[in-house]
Amino acid sequence: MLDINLIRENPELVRKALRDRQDDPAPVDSILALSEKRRAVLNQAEALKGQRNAVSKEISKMKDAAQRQEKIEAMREVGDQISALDRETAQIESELHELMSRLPNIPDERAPYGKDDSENVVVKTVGEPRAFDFTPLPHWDLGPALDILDFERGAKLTGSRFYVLQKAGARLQRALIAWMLDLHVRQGYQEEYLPFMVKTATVFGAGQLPKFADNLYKDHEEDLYFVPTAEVPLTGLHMDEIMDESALPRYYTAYTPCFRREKMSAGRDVRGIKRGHQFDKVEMYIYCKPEESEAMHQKMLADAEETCALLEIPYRVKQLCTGDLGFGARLTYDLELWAPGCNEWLEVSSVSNVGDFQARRANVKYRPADGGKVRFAHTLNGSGLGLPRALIAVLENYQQADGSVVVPDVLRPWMGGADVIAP
RNA sequence: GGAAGGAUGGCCGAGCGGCUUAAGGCGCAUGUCUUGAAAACAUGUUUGGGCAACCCCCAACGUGGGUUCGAAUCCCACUCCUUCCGCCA
Repeated sequence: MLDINLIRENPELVRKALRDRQDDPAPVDSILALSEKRRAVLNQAEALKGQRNAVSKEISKMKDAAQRQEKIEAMREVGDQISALDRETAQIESELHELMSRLPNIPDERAPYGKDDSENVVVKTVGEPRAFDFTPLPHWDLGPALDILDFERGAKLTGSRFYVLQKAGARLQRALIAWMLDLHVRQGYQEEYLPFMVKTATVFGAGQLPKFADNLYKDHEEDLYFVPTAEVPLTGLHMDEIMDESALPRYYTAYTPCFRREKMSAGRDVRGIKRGHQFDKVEMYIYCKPEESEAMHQKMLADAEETCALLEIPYRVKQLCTGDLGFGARLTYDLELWAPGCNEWLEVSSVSNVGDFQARRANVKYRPADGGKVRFAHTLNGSGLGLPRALIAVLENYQQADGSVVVPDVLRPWMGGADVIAP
């Protein structure tokens, strides 16, 4: 959510943000009009309420019954007017809120301008792709050959885009999750186990509602949403709270499955396990003061990079252009792991500075130690990392000519010491 | 799923139609006193909105409606919490 005062004071800044994101700037004008109307109606209502409060006080002190009755009649009239104005205000506010909740965040001035993901900027590339003396297989061949990945049974159980991991495949994913959580704890994050189903207000707070309802799974009977990312419950953790300044920054990490309908991505990435309706992810999340969020962003990026580096898989860092930036993000770095089998860079992490955008939605504030006015916190989120793709990268980079897969050093303690996955 | 009780400020807790934004206590902040601290005393201590304005005004006692000139207080619905029963990994 943007600050309505910012929109009123600098509407052109907001229009530009929308244009840079390849969105329509028109809602800004509707918002300005509604906001003016709201203030006009509110002023009328408040003047009448002030009058009513004063007269009610008089009535309570009046002795003369006739005079008293006269005032009561007059106030009955005023009361009706107030109700009408209150209804009008509520109507205007609900329209205003609807429009405001669909406005994306304003990109940081450092975010490069670009129309879509083709204009993202590669910031750096780390590590050399391994030289193979055989043709590396894509994971959708490698996995079934090792009998650790079963697409047919996934489809049988649920449908397309679902799969079953078996034996060392299932364990390798669990090893990655456990290793990454432990790594993030060492990096200073506090581990959380969170609900995988959340209520509407929680999803709204993180920014997925109302605009992205299409992409969410929902239990309509209970009015609960399945989390599309741990970012949602992690944002909700401090919803409607005012923290002491000394409590910031707060670092969280959590593993959750993620559920996404991916309606808009139907037809993309249909082979393999790159894009499914259910996937696992370990997430990092930080709440901090505005003035430290840039430093926190750099820390989180470094922490996500460390995850890639320790796996000893080539990766690159991209800065997202304005046209590809997520709804709530001001500035985002994507991390991509090289996958020699499917021959592409796989996005495994998105590290974003959200500014106060989610904090405004979820009402997360802090009280400055100097006794100043309460302020909205800043929030940052980043994957560390998305699971199916990290799994793909491990399998494809560590495969050998005989079809086996070497277990990366860092994961061996979680694989019962095994150094190789063989058929 | 059934039954009972409950939800008030950072915390505890009173209020049960107008004198209540809210008694009292705790905590916290500032001041007086003190060599310093403690104690004592004094003062202050919510959030959001309107406004040029921390002058003032409006709103908020779980949430949403209703009754009334006026609601923390009365009525209705809902949510959550606690306890007991049932079911269950």
